[in-house]
Amino acid sequence: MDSRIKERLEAHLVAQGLRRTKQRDVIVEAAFATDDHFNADELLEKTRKLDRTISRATIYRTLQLLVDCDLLREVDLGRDQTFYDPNFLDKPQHNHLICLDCDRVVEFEDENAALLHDCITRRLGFQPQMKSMRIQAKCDELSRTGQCKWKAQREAAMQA
Amino acid sequence: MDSRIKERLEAHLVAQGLRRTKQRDVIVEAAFATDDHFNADELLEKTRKLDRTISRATIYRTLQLLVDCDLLREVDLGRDQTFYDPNFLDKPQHNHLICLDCDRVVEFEDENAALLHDCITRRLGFQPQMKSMRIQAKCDELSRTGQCKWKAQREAAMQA
DNA sequence: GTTTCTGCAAAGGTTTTGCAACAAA
DNA sequence: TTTGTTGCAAAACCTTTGCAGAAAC
Repeated sequence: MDSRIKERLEAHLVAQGLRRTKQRDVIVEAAFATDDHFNADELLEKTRKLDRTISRATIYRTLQLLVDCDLLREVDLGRDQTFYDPNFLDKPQHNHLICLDCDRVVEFEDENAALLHDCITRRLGFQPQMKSMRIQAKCDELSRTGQCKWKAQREAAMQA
Repeated sequence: MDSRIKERLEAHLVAQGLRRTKQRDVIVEAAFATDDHFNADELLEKTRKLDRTISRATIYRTLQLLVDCDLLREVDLGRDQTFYDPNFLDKPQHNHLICLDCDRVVEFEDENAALLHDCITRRLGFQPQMKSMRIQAKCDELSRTGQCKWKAQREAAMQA
């Protein structure tokens, strides 16, 4: 895992007079093990594979902590739950494309998007802050062939 | 109110074998009375000023109906509830800028944004669908003067 | 008359919180 | 020791749903 993660967390804990606990360590371990987005429930499952005693309440409290020190960002993937994105440390300006057919989420960075963002924001009389562009789209694959392997995969996973 | 609203609703009702009721009429009246965004609770309040007997369940069911015929769109304003935007009939491609200081929401249309959207989507191998760009920003006003009249207004309203 | 719609109340799902025991500093 | 943290269970919150009566067609 990227050493900047623990460093930034540690700095935040010290600055706020908070404590390092084994639960927080384990949750961070689970959250940043892959670059996948996750919701609270998924993080609870991942975390319990490392330590079965972690409670759901601690998951929610730690998620808030990680958002506070900007290690995680809440992202709206157009579903009903809050999802968290662990990749802003590496790609601070990235955006999301979401497929309406198969729910795939593709991250992308784009210089023009960033420029345009700034430009629009200033024109409206604001100061640019976090950038967040979300594109909704449809699979080429599904439109062409009537099938999308991701959708099929996802549905297979739901069965299991 | 724009006559296209009732026309589109009527067409949808007929096409789907649904019925026109006085509740639906009143809710539409309230929803499109201004161009403000609203959540379910706010719509219930607005509606009850016209007819105190409308139930919360009917609000939710009618919101779904209006989304189905594309008179309303759900928008994510970065808060915990679902908000609805009644302005897509007039500005089908508009986007939102949200102020992190005062929660103001500014709508904007931008040709370059639309083009860039299409371009990025195709490059990633998808087909453009709904466009939705959300910019988060901070008030010039607050940064310059330490005060923002909208924030003050909002807080005054909370008190009352 | 038939079918849809409404209001009510209860249930659903996610997230937050009060509290007593526990653990870090 | 002091203060922050945890797990549990209950609560809070928004939204959906089953049902019997009412309304639209």
